Amino acid sequence: MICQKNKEYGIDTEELARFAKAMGHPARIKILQFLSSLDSCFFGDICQELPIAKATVSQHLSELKDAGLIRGEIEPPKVRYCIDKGNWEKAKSDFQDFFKKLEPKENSCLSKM
Amino acid sequence: MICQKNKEYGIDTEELARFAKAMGHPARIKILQFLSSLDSCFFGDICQELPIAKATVSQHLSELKDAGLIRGEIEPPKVRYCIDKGNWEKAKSDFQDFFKKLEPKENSCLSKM
DNA sequence: AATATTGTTCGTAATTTTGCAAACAACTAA
DNA sequence: TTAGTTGTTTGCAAAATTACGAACAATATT
Repeated sequence: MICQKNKEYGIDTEELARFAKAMGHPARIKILQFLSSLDSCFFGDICQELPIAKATVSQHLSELKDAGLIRGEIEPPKVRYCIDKGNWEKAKSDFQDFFKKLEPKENSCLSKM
Repeated sequence: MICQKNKEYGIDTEELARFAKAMGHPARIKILQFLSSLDSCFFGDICQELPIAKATVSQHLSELKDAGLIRGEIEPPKVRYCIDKGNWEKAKSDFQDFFKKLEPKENSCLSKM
């Protein structure tokens, strides 16, 4: 059996994977749920919602920022965070398109092996 | 500043994170896209679509199976894979609910820091 | 100036992820 | 029986992830 090695994944596939990866941890889901239920809030408010140390929360926020899903703004001595609505809409439609494709019918494989 | 440590994330949050994590790699997105465009196919067909070794493809398929998104069935000497439609629908509605919450309006944070 | 608050960064450790080649198992064909 | 096909598993290495406490920077307060 031969696997081709000269193919890339494509920009859309990579973008969706990037969003999904950013969402791939319960703390980050919780952060996004919390932020999307508010207009914005401070780091301390987010930290209180999570069962992990502030250093770790800060790391998760950085990952969400790197993925483009949130923004942060310094308001001394605090830091305000909010959803990045442009990219949020992009992620939303990426996931919608991804799931739109399949019509629900019977599974072709019966067992789960 | 104090972070509470006695909180769990909740079953729904963990489930969404689990689906997202499974989708958090371009190879796995590609596999899911490929499988959702077909009724089912064999391991070799999937492998041809990806720029990585068959051992690695097999690993990614295992992760998708563990997350519940796909199924596999032995049809000697091949293995047939397909989307697990029940869990696919569950994932679909989990993501829909997740993104439904936010109304697109202006960002409360202007800069990205 | 000294102290308190807020949040990030650093240093470190444990675990997980990603990837491949080689070995392997299971079945088919010659 | 021997050889070929198909896909998984194993063993290994490199890199990324997750987590924490301590140190730090920046601002505000006393």
